Amino acid sequence: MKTAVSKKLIEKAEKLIKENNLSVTEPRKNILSFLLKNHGPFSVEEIHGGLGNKACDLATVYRCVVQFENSNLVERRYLGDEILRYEYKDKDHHHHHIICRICRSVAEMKYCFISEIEQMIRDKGYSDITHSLEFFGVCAKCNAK
Amino acid sequence: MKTAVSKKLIEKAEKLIKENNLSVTEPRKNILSFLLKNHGPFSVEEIHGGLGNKACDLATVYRCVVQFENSNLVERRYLGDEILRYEYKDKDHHHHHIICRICRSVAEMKYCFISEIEQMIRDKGYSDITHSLEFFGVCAKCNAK
DNA sequence: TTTTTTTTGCAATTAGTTTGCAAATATTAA
DNA sequence: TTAATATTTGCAAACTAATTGCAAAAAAAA
Repeated sequence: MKTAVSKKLIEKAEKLIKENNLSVTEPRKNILSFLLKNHGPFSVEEIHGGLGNKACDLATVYRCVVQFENSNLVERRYLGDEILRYEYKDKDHHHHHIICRICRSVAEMKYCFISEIEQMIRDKGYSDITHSLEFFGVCAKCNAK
Repeated sequence: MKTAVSKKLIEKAEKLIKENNLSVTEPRKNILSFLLKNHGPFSVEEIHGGLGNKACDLATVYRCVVQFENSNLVERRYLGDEILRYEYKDKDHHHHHIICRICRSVAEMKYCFISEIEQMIRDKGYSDITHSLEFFGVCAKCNAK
């Protein structure tokens, strides 16, 4: 899960941070590089651990992921426990996850139609499949304001 | 959101509790009755508040919803914040929710195919629609054990 | 460079949830 | 029904993820 981050990735991270009008700081570069390198989704704790010797304060990680989320650089995921997780949001790679209820392993799931998907998941050896699907948007009332 | 619970509902709750081999206690009857009466999903805090003069300890509500979830009587929902919510799981009424990113109002959503759904949500006046879809299951490795 | 603005680290705080334990309640056996 | 056993509850304390205030450090603007 954890590997050294190449110069290229750090430059890409820097570019993305700049494009979103955030000031380019060491923690932000390191956190975003980590998320570019590793697929996730990761908890704040896991991101922090993954930074290794480049680790910043945990509070800084919390603040950064929120900023990245507001800038649409990362997505927040809810995987069925009370821990929020984050992953880099690649516009060309819309996908979901399959989470084991027992070992909590996370597998990637490329397709997006529910019944077909559940069959595919079944084919991968999962049983007792359920899903959670929620929509988010800005409601008419809030749009009117 | 909060209304008195009829005798009929309490009896239904009692029946469901018995069927799932849980002992029938006042808090369990009241909590399940509340969830039968009100659609939800509700946070533990909201359930507790909704019990009114029949309120039990908050810790008891936490314990009960977990037991109900294990018995498949209620479903846990993740609505984009860090608060877990629960609703009665009616087998004949599979549905999802539309949550406003701003006011956090929750509307019900009966259909279940993503692109069609997003159009319907748009028709209801929502904008900036996104969704979160996660699957849960028991993975092959865990099944083998 | 110097000034201004933003961000970081640290420590303390908050809020949701969980847990240990004695007392109360429900179930089972007699 | 009553007595014995098992389960659940309420309360308080503990835990954990996440947030916040503030002075020091770093980044951006002048």
